[in-house]
Amino acid sequence: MSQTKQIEQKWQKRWDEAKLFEADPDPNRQKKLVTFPFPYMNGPLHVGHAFTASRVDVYARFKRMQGFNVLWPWSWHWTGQPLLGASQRVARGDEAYIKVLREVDGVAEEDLAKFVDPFYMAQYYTNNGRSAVKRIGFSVDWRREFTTVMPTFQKFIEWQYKNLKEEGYVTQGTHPVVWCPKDQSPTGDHDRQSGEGITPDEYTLIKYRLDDGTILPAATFRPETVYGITNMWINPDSTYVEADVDGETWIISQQAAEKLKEQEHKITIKRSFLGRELIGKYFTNPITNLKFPILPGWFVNPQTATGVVYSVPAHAPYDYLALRDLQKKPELLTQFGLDPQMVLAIKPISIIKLDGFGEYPAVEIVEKMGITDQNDPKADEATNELYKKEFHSGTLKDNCGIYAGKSIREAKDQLGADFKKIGAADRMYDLSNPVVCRCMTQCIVKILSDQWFLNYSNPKWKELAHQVINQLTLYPESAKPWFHTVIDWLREWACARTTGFGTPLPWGKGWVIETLSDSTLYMAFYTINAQIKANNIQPQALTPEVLDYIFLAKGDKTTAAKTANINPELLDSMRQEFLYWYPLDLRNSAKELVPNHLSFCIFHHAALFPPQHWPKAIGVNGMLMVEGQGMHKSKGNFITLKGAVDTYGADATRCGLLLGAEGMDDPDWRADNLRDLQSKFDSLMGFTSHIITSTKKDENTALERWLTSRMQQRIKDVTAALDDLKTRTALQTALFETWNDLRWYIQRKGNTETNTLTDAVKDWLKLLAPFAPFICEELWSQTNEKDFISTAKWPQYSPDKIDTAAIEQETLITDVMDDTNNILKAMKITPTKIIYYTAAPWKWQIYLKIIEKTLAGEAKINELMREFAADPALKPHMKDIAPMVPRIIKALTKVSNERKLNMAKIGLTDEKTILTEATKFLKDRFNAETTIYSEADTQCFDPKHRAAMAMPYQPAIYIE
RNA sequence: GCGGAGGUCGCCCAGCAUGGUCAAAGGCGUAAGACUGAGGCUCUUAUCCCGCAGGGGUUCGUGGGUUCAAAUCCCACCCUCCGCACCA
Repeated sequence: MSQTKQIEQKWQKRWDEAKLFEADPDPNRQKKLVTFPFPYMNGPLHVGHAFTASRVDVYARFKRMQGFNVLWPWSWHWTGQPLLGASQRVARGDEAYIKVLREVDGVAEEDLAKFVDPFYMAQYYTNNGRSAVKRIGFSVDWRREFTTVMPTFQKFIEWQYKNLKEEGYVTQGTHPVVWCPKDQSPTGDHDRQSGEGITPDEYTLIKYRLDDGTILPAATFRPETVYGITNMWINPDSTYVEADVDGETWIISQQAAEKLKEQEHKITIKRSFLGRELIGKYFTNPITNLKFPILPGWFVNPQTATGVVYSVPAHAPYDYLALRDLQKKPELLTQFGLDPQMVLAIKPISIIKLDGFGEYPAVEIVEKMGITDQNDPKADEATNELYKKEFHSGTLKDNCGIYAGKSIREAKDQLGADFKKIGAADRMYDLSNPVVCRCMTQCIVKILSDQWFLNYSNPKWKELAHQVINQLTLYPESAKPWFHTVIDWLREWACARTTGFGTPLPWGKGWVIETLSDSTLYMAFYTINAQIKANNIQPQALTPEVLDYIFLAKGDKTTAAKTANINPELLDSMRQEFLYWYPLDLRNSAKELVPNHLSFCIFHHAALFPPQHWPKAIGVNGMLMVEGQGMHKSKGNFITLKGAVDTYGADATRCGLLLGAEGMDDPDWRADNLRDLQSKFDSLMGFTSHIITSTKKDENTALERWLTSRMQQRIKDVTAALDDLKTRTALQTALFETWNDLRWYIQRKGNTETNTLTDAVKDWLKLLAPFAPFICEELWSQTNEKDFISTAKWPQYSPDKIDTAAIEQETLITDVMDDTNNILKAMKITPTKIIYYTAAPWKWQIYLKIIEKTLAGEAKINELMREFAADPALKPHMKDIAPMVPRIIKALTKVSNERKLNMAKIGLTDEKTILTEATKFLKDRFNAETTIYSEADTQCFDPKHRAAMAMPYQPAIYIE
């Protein structure tokens, strides 16, 4: 077993034994309740889960180290159809699917055989998931774990829905869904073999009438074109039926009759016949009462809507083409008993004014694109283009009755609704493309009646939800407007369905609360579930009265306790625990959940809890990519959490994920990066161990003060980043930047034997502990510390430990090195001798003066010169000072204000001593004899007269 | 189509709210050197172009604009990714 794995197991076990992450209310400590949306258990946890949850864990560990009482609970989502569907696919012997389970999920044959039981499957993934969560080191309090089908949890959901209903947030209505006639259930995207993303389209049916009163319900997306009708199209070779529809006689395609049966129509088919029977008949437009003929149209698809189509050749390219085709074939018309002259006489009727087009846009576009006939594929393109243009910028002409002058955009809906009101129109839903269910059945649209909805349209509810968003912190803050938009955009949400796992709707027979609707408030359940389990509280004891009391302080304690036969003290204890942990301090999730789960969570908290129990913060992060691509089982790039930890170890996996991205950016999982991180941690192990075990001595040179100052800065930055859930910035600073500081110190120092270094390393481990808890525990245990680093005190930023002079000193060294390197690069030589000349004290005098003036406002050259001239000490140097002053002023514009303040505070710096002390270091670096002089030294080797160029913070350089 | 997030020096990715301290942090990759029996470990240095003295030139999706000054502000355009409902 690898060392990494040994360390992981060791500390996982010790944390467990110490019950380190079990959190109970403690009135003396501030609390943090952090959560991750429970994962759905139809498959193994993957690195995408791990990314989002790692952010929660890092935050939890950080806050725990800061002294907060942190509760991080975890649970499993079993509600819904996919789990059932997955199990059924196994039962059916779906080889492709079973292969994935075997190869991607790594399910053993004996387990696979039992997957025909959906509960077994869910339990299998739950067990695996729990083990993976433990292995990656998430600091979870497992006493509060549940699955969404547990009876106690279901009592909670029943309570939630009972209250929502009482508050008026649950309504009943009808809704069109894509429906599998075989499964007798809605077919969501995940349940589909093909046709992903297809949703029901709503057609308006214009009820044209034959003379005998029979209705020809012609389907259209553009009811406004009723004013431009010239004829009807019926496919002469398709089968139509005459049917009794809710008491009226309709003529529709055979398929349409079947579809309409599912759309709240009562249909009896009276007879069926070929479409050609209708050709040549006349019908009446119910809006204008004008009469038009029925013509043969082979492009009419009986599969689409009613199979009855009306013709608007002025604005519909297909209609114009079909008409033109007919007009070219008089002999064909005669065959149908039609008078060719009559057909030739049909002229398009223009009803839409469209800029850039004349009377007949359809005619123009057909001619412009050179479309030959109705079978030309370009006809589709022309249709799309013209429809779009007319919708966005068309207005109705004078021949459109009361709608004349209106834009299409505004008239469309109004006109459709008006027509329906007077009985001249109806509606029908259909699919734009075929949808096939996983069971291989062709789907249709069904209108579900008596459907239960969460009424997210309710303006009062929306307003409350906006308030919840306004009072909470969002990480990143830029997600806030998005939430507001989503809240405005959400409408009725069907909250129950007839199949799948879940909690039965308390009042609706046969309805089960669907999966996104039972995961909105459950964070509250965590707060009491440890007590429920510890006291073996039975589901029937969780009566509405009991839960009302615990969560809402509604009702009387003794009465509530009595209804449930539960100890009143226990009841109170649960109430207290809820009050202690709530509200939620952080919920973090992937951004894909913003438009649904997270916003629902907001709505439900708004509906049921008072403001003091509304969530305090929500974090959203990007979606994990794998090697630059979305992660999918079908793409073969699916990486399970277990697999990642097996391969790279928990710490590297966590850090690899977190270094990927923050904010709403999508992180990219790259195996190369992971391998590299893995070896980085190996190296960190050796590096740190070495320092910890070195002999120690106390030293306090500027270098130690520099290191201490630097650590303070790092502590400050990491702390601030974590408080803002900027996990990437925090980790980058903690891991790489701090490591670079330590390296610099060791190089400059030449050894690892100071207490200052050890202290810095111990702080470093603490900064890293939230990210890489296992290796940090291990290294921490190698110091003299006895306790876990997981609960060690987070380093406190102390500005008074920062020594700006020490920082400037190291900056001087690096600046000097940069300059030297620059010269060497330009000269392309290897140096044998380097001499640095530091500036004379009088130069410092003017330099500091100029800084002082700059900080005070403006450095005026005249004034400065006058002041300098007045100083007898400077008098002899006036010739040099004159050109120097503007140069210094210019150079200082490149220096930050903060640094100028420091420079002013530090004053004259003995650069000669600083550089002299670093001589050995510089000599080793450049591999050249190195000497330091001050410009003011009476005796110095200066063959090229460089010394005079020396300036404060920029010694002159001579290289041989 | 609607809504959201983005396009930065070979790659990943900081910076952009508060314009100058930005040729632009960090990581990866690459190159050289050190260490080593050896190294795919580790450490050091370099890594837009030009420059025999610490300097100069051209860069931050494209095109304009504001300004003494723009990766950063404004306008237009192009491209990529994500969500869009009964489904987790």
